[in-house]
Amino acid sequence: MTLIEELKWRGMLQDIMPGTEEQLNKEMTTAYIGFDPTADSLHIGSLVPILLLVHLQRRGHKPLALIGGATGMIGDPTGKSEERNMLGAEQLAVNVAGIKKQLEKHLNFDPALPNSAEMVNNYDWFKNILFIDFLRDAGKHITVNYMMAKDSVKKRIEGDTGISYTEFAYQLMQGYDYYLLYTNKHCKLQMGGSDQWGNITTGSELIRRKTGGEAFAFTCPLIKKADGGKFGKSEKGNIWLNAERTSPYQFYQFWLNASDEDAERWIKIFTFLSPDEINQLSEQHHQHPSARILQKSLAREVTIFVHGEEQFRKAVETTEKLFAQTNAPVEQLSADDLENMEGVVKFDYPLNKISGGVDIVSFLAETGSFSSKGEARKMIQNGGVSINREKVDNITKEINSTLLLHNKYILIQKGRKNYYLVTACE
RNA sequence: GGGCAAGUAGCCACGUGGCCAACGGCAACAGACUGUAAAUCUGUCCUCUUCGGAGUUCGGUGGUUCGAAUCCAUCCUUGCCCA
Repeated sequence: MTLIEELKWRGMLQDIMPGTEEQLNKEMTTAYIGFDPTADSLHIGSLVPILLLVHLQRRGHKPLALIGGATGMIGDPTGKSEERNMLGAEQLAVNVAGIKKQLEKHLNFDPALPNSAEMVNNYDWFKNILFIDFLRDAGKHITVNYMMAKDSVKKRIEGDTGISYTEFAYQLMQGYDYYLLYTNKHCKLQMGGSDQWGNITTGSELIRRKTGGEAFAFTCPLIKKADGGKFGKSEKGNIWLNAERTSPYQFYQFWLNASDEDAERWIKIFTFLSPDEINQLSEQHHQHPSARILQKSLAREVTIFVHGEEQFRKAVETTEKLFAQTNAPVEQLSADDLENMEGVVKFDYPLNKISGGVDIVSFLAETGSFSSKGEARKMIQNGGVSINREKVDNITKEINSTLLLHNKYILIQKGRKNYYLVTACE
């Protein structure tokens, strides 16, 4: 299977420029993807582009990660119905550093390799470029008509919010990136999400007009949930690759909770398992859907890829303790179990207040597991709160020392899947 | 610079003097059912609350009125047309 064939099988190929496959078969090709520094961490949406680069490097090509330090200051109009807020230079520097760190975990940057990965920041060249030079060097070669025909621009022009000149110019900047990488680094391929197709082709067009050379491109479909919802969100918001923002346990849980339909598609995209292995897993899954073999394999592979074996192991441990025997008496959990559960949100609470007895609503609000008494009350009335695995059905329930596990802990559940551990302290 | 429209909760969107914390939809959270799924049904969904209420909202500011998201003035933002 060639790289392109494999990507096609994995469902990672949306649009592809004619000749791309031939180029990849012909020689070691340098290829790039741009990353937007809108936050100091990448989230799982960016996992797909990272995986594309990893696939590429595994096949002996040279991956180039471009961080959009400059374009991030402008704002890509793609997919945005409104003008974006511009990021400050300081925030951008922080974000760029954070993203850099993450990419280094997944790509091999060892310069000894012929196809070592490289990272560039387009701020490095854009910061010095004169506006006049840019207009003469890039703007002259692309007509406004061409730029306006792009979907992302067309939508905004037809919509009722308009588009500023700044955002309109975005595609030209991205195109210019490609042109510079083409001439300076022999980069002949650009990849990205399918929403980037318009921006990418502008680059190829610019290269063709300026140099007569051929520069290729392909895109990957945007990941969606089968029910049409946004991919990469959970109760707690975005799923990030950074362990500080999303704990490995939560990360693992996200994948474990994938629907059957999603798991089947995602395991191809987000893991490096071979087609044979995946087909086999898929078959097993269909025989015993309740075993959730696909979800477990998916969660395992992705968690290891992002957080490593050790963190994966801990995530599974926690998961087993919390979910394996949901009906088991809570006393079965040892103090160690409770203490070491990775990813469960932990709070301290004064012991004397518990011994004195507190009403449940205040307790929930004061520990921080709920942001207000009203919210805690509503959730209890909805039947969504459990203490030590026992559903709270009485809003006036009192929390006192008889509830303490191992004389120290109280386990709060918000819904079924959100656990909080309260530790009584002096 | 002139003319005409529009700006409502995370998003979309009713409302056009009191019955408005504001119909409805989406998203989100929870419950039932399940497999820690999907689909379905139910509840919650501005903030706080002693669950009786209280407080802040409808681009900003001033005004009219007993009373304004709704009327007036002005400013800001956006779109369309003209110059």
